[in-house]
Amino acid sequence: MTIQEAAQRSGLTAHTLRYYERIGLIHSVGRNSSGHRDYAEQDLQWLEFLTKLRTTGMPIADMCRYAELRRMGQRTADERRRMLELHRERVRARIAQLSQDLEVLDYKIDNYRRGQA
Amino acid sequence: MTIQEAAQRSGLTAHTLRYYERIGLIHSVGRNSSGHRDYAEQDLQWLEFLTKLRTTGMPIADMCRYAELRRMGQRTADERRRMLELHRERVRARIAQLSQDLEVLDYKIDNYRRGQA
DNA sequence: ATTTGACTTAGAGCGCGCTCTAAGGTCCAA
DNA sequence: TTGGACCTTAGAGCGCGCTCTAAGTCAAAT
Repeated sequence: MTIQEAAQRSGLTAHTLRYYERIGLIHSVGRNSSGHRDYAEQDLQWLEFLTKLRTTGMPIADMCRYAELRRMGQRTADERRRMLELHRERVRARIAQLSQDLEVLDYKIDNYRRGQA
Repeated sequence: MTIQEAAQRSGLTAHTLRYYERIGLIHSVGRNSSGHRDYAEQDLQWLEFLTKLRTTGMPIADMCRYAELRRMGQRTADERRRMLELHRERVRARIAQLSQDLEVLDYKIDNYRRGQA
């Protein structure tokens, strides 16, 4: 799969895919006979997961660390799990905070509707 | 109230408070006889609301627009309400997305616990 | 054979939201 | 009255996460 196809399917740009590879987020993407990147299904799955980490607010540096641990194999499974658990807590906290702020928005909008803003 | 007190109470830094004033997010903060800022309770309430808009992801430019409309008085109330309603929709969508991504995290962590990651 | 266009790498540049610096003025305690 | 910790403004700088450019390679179409 070409970089353009991978971009389309992942929702990232070709620029971003090259950037992710450069910083070590994606490792060992295959090259064809002309030296062009040739993405495999596995790469797409990994990108999809990376994208979830990103959209849930994990910093790139942490994602790099996770990717590095992953490359080190099964013996780093516990550390990776702990990273995800910690991240999950942050996501939960973020959702809780947003939900709370949403109530303030509701209240504010309600006041506007009553003409008291 | 001095800028340091306002910083402490708002959770922002003095640098940020000055920056917010410079870009028009906060308007007409009082000055004492030496030219130092003197924040009022009202300013703090406004800052608290601004902070909610920020933490829920409203871009600074939009906040400036909202602040500008507010300064224009009651006749802009409808437009301000619409801004908040639009923003609320984005916050709801964000919460929904995060909740969905959270499930993927749960699944992934579960796999680690089963030793199949 | 040449043009077109997508690819490659290395590295520069950008937009956002601060964050800090420089140069100077003010306040207050010793 | 002097030192040090505040404050002021204007403007430069920074960290993050991309995003784009430059210079060159390669394959396919004309």
